[in-house]
Amino acid sequence: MDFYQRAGIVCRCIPRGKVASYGQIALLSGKPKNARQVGYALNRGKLGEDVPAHRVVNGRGLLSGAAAFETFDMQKNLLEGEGVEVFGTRDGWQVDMKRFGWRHTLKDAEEFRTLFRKMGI
DNA sequence: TACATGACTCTAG
DNA sequence: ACTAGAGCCATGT
Repeated sequence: MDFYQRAGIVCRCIPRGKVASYGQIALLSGKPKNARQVGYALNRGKLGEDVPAHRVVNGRGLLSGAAAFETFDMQKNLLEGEGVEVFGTRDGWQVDMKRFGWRHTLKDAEEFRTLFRKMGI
């Protein structure tokens, strides 16, 4: 399914020092309801080797259970390494989406659509 | 074909 | 602000 191909491209556009949610990636990839599939794809490495998987978190800013990364605090370390503050909560490691969430513009969304159309995916 | 699973999200109370 | 519960959909068995 080329949804994964599109999702891979979107993920690679998340700026260093910012994070995006699964739903946001799904939206920009043209399938707003496929947030779960984005998680599935990242977990299985279906989006490619070079995708910054650590920059994808859930809508509330919670890091994944870390189960998919090599070590428990891998995702946290990678994020802190690029300046993202991570704090602990009852539910796990979390980032403040207000401060570190990637705010894509309508224009960004439009550019993705035209790019995908041009690529035929 | 049928049913369970899950790096999710939205809504109602 | 918080929490269940429902909705969601590609995959795997």
